[in-house]
Amino acid sequence: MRLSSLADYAVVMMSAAARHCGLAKMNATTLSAETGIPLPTAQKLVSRLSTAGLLESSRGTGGGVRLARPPASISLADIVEAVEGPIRMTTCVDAERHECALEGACQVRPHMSAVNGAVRGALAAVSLADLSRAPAQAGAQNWTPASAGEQVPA
Amino acid sequence: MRLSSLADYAVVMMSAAARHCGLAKMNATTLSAETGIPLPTAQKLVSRLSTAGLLESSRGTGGGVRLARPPASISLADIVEAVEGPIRMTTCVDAERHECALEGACQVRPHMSAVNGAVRGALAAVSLADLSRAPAQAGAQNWTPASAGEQVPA
DNA sequence: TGCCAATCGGAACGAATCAGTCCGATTGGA
DNA sequence: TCCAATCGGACTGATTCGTTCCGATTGGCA
Repeated sequence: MRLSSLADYAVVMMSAAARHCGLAKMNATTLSAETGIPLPTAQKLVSRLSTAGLLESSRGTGGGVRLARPPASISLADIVEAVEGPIRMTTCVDAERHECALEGACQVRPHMSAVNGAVRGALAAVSLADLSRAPAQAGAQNWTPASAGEQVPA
Repeated sequence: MRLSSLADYAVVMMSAAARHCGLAKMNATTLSAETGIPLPTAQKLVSRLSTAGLLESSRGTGGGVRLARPPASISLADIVEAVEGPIRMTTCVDAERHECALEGACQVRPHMSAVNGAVRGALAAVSLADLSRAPAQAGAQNWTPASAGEQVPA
């Protein structure tokens, strides 16, 4: 029940990119230098985030990357899914794979998609713009789940 | 961003135990037979859940386990934390460990505890009693994050 | 128009964690 | 006092993750 290091790095890197949005075109090297993430790892992340459509990359001399969308419309869920793949707490969430021995008889399975949605919603409620705000924001440290839920967009 | 298999199994097993709460004293063998979880794994889970205080175990002949608390007061978060340890999305959530190279300069870190609380709240909002209800509960498949947030207890 | 430099994209290696299995220690009843 | 059944912890194998490296592609410049 934790974020992978790559996803963690991706959030930090996207946050850094958001602060330079529109001003300067970043590349994997500058992002690595600014965030402290090892260069090869930063390159890998840029690749994945570009494939997912969160970053726009231009190749060649003087190329680089920039946010494909405004920071407010990029959520933590987007970043996590871009790096780790779809958010699914259990394998029985998607109807395609049938690996669980219980399957139809399982009493828990019908509730899992709801739990999955709730967790994903918690991540979708936080945008890059939120992460770029002042760290000393009052109440941020004691953010309650209820208030987080209220911030879920439509 | 997924539950470990052990945590997944633990939820299924606790749900099975909840259905027999008060009626019959379960043990690792019967729980294994009922859920389809391999016996050694079920034993391991019983051990961890007992240590965490979610199950009460009695040893010796005719011994077994039973829920330590009513199903309504045992949440998914309790079970997950009993098996996987504390829920923390990133290592920088707890103030004790300082492994991140950014630390104080990190713009993202102050928000992470809030995100962590939101995700944990989503899991804390679901109790064992909820999982034992009828699977065909209306709307369960389309539970929205917003409605999940509203169900978060104080 | 050809060359060069800088970048992204994918593939391979090593390490760490996790899932699963087994055996010993403890306890209650006969 | 002995026996049987159970929980508790330690070990091994496999999978996944994180990191690193190299090749393919592209745009600028002479």
